[in-house]
Amino acid sequence: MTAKGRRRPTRDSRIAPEIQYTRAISRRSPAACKTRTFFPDAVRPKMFHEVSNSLNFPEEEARILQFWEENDIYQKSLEQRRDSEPFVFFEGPPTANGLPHPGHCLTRAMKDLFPRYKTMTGHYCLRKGGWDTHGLPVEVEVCKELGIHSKEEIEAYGVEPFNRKCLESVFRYTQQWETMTKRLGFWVNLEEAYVTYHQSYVESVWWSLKQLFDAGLLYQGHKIVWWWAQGGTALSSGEVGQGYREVDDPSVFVKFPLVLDEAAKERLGAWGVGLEGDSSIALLVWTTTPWTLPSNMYAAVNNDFDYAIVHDTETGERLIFADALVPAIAKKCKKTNAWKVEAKVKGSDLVGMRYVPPFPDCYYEKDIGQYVKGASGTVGEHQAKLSNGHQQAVFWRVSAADFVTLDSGTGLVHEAPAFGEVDYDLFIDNRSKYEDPEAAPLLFCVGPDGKFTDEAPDFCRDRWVKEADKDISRNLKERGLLLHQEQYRHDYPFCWRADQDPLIQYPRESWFIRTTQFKDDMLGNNQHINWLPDHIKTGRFGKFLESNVDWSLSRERYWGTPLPIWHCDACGHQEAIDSYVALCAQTGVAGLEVWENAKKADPDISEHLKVHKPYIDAVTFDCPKCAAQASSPKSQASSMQRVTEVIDCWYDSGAMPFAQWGWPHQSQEMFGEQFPANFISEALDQTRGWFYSLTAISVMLFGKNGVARDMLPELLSSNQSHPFETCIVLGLLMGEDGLKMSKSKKNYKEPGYIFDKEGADAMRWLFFSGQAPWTSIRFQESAIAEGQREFLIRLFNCYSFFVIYANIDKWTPDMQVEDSDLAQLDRWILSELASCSVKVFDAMEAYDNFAAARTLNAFVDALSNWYVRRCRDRFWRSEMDADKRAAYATLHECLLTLCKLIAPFTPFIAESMYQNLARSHDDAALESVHLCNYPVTAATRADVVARIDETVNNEVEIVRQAVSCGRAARSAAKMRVRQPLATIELFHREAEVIERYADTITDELNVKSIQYVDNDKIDQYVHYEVKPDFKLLGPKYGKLAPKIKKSLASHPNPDEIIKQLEKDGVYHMNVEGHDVELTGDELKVELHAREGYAAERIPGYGIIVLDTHITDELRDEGWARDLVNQIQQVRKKLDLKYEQQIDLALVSASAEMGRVMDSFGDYIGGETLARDLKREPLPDGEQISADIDGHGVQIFVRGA
RNA sequence: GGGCUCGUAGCUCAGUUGGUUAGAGCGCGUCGCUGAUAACGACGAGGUCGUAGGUUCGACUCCUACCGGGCCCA
Repeated sequence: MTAKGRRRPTRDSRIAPEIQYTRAISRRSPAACKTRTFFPDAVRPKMFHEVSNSLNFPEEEARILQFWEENDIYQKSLEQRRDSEPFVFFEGPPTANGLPHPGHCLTRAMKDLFPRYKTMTGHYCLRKGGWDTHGLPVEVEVCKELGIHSKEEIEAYGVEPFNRKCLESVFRYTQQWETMTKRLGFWVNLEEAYVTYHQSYVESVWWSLKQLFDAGLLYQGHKIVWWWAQGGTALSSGEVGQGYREVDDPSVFVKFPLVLDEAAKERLGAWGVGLEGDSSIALLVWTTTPWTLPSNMYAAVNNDFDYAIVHDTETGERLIFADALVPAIAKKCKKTNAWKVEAKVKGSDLVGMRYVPPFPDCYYEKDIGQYVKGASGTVGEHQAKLSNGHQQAVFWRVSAADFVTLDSGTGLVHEAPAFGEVDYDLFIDNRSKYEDPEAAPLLFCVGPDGKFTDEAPDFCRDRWVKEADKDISRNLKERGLLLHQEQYRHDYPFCWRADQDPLIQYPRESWFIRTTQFKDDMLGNNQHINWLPDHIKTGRFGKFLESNVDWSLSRERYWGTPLPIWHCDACGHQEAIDSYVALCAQTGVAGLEVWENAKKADPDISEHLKVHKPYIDAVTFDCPKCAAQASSPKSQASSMQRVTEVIDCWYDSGAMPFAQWGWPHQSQEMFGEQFPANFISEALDQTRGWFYSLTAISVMLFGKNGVARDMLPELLSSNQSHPFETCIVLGLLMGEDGLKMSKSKKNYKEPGYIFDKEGADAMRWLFFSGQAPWTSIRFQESAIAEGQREFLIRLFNCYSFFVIYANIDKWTPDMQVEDSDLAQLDRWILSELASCSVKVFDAMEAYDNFAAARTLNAFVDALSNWYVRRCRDRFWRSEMDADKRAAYATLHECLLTLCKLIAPFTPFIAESMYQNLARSHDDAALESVHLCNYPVTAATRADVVARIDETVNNEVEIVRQAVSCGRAARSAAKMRVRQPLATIELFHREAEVIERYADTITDELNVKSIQYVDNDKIDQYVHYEVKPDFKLLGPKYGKLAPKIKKSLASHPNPDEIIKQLEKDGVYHMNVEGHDVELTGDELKVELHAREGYAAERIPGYGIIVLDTHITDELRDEGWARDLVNQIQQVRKKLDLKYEQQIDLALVSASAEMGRVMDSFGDYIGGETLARDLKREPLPDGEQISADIDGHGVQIFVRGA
């Protein structure tokens, strides 16, 4: 190597285009100025930094983290794109009061991949972090710490200290989260993360709630919750789920006698049921919760079922229940002979019929709005006007419901809507039909303590409901209303903290958002979201939107965003407030001193707490309505008091698109720039969580009917989804055993363990390359290690190979390479490189990281197992010539481009390679691979496509396939590759291609020559099979197609078919009387090797046949290669340097071996870097005894 | 109980608008290569494509029911 080639031809030759792009950035970016060198040596080496043999990924990653940090690489990557097109990403806030686990690593890896990629392709991608800090889980943690659990205990402890504990607890594991985030390589701005309890965030949420409130979209109603009566609190579904247990509950079959008014008699008459005298007819109704019978409102039927009217011939009474269940129930009641089915009707025929409730002595008195004790016979008087103008009974009516089944019971279900969620839905549905919905109140006679109230039957009063079950049954039995009673075994929830306490469903007052009014808008918005996988759109998310119910917003808890509604007890006036300042500006504001005193007592108290309970609850102001009505100015206006509830913390998270900026109170610009998001990603369980809360809030505020639409800086177009455009829904990570990850089962490895053992790149690569991101996978250490071997280690091997030899040859990237110097292999791998780059770009543009990763993997495989392997001779040659320089330049180019391609995926190894491949020699190279442009961008894609040579790619594919088949033939003939063979005979449709690559093929297959043979000659090795192409024949011949196949297959001499095809272009045959004319296209001809030859078929192309005759000459050469192999083993054992020369001696008693040494001495010496070849023992050399095909040889090796 | 989703080799996963011979990696076995060596190549064994029906000339692929895992609801 001399100084003559300093012209840097690689820079403007066609093999290094992205270096040109790189330059373009470096001019724009001042970022690369101040920097510390990556390598420990203060002086930048003009050699490549030596790559350690025993690679330790975690150690290298630690160095790189330090490098990024010390040089602010992340900041610089943002800085240099500040004026570029934004790519907006929203961080779904995790809660930091639990430890991060591998599932969080998956989410965070995915959230890192696309922003990094987009930054490299020329976008400005701000990544504002966020923390979710409110909610029940936080309270539960604190309760655990304090050893308390009921709400009474919290209040006894004090809401003020309790919430201060919550605040402390919120960031308990922040340190671990930050460490994990950083160690994984997730670049996100945590210093300026949004925090949901911060005053500015809370006030943004308040603002949005005020918009909804002022538009009449917030209202109070009942919500049926799982209620722990003894503790006086509702339980979250998660808590309820923990407490299910199998128990026996009573199952009762109760008679509800029909009210026989004129309308009823008419219906019965029409069915042919004539009631004689005073005989009765009753609905047979089923329930497993007798205690809810006093609160009965309806009996539910299924419209589509058949119901039987059964006549009891013994008692004369009649019962109505599901026809299908008559035999079973008759058997239970021992009435098989007595019961006669008198008529059958549909469930829909029964709807509207009135009955006497099971406890008619207490009934609802509309005028006073409660139950009263009354005389029987008054039922049915409670009528109200429907929207359609008709009158209808409010209670005790047959009503239709889909959830009624025939699995158990009678097909008629007792409905007490206060104590069941689906039952409550039925109530809401019924109520909505009245002109005045208030005319239909919810009946219930149980208090929040789980005991019957005064409105209940006397014998139940003040008793715990479950205890009253037996007495209720007894009472019904006494009155002749109980037909049958049994035990029913089912799963029922108990309190997870007090496992003797069964939960009950119970109605609580709650605030709702009228989301149902926006259902169609949400569905419309959903149509434009790019869901990955796409089934989420119409599947889980779409279905969820279709079954939308109003959002139950309030929580009767302590640590959360306070619901910003103030209420006047005197006149009922309500007002929503959208900021602390606005609150203070109210007339007659009072109670601010509670916060001020707290602040005085403890100056360190977080300012953010002042918008939380209990301080905010203390703030009151004058009721403007009462003030206006007050007769004299002196009379005291009543005061407005905040409602006590906090809100669902899902609302917090869904408000983040604007609340993260404190908008609209502040940051008009940031919100304008950063809305809506191009991309978000979370796991599947967020479908009804964050994905929904984002969508609902955005549609209600900014959708086409949004209440704050006018405030959007730029109105959304009608086909733009918001607040996010693309959403990758990640699968859930399972433990090693395929079950849910669980700390107690220890079925997964902690992230920290993986980081220390395999490294962050290995973990990331598994997530990106193992499967589509929405596949639920097992998190297995073995899978991580496997991906590491397959990709990272293989890539690293190519890289270290390059570094080792480039350093030996003192090759540097500025050495001259002319385009004409490039070898065929170089052109091929560079074409593959371009092809790979474009495929990766296209895949990533479509958010398909899996396809991108597979493409990268395939390229590394081609680089390692074909390019580097085929090029080894070029690198080992001792002289430096143009060809060798071309090989180095090509490999360098591949590795440098590759490290940019993989930078978003495995940022650590990419950086490590980049620093060495680019920065160690080129002072002008950008400081970090993450500051480089991606090898393909929208602007350069066409240029890169132009560098793909499909012809070359196909040719090499053909050659590799032929070689692979040749090896298969060798293997079948048990002919090891070290043994040279004289010839192969080859029939190949692309013989011309093969001929051009003949050297490669003879070398790979270790044969001396290739003989090309034509069709006729090859006949002796092969037979033919002719098969129809079903894709063409299927549509054309239909049912005849398989018969054509059969007929072709049974042809005694397929050669004739081929000959006729060659002669006439078509083949005629007769199949079951039909004339069939087949063209060449419609037939596939396949070759098969005949038995007895060392031949292998090359699918689609031809056949390869080995000449297995071995001459003495060939055998000697094979032995020589065996000797070389054995000597190399010794070199390796002695751990000699690659270029270290040796003294070599070979001693053998065999005359044949002697002949080999005579003929191939130079070859052996040359291959093993032996200075000379002696034939007697070396005194102080390493010695081994080798057996070459039965001939003993003593091998002596000594470093020279 | 409902909605969604998955079920393909011992394991982890691919499988393009339906085309008759279902693939990869790991693991296992055999053979081979190696001056990249904690690599690499070839070959082989291993499959009722969850089960049962249906549509079709033809089904891993489309439809129905069922079974099993997961998630979200109940």
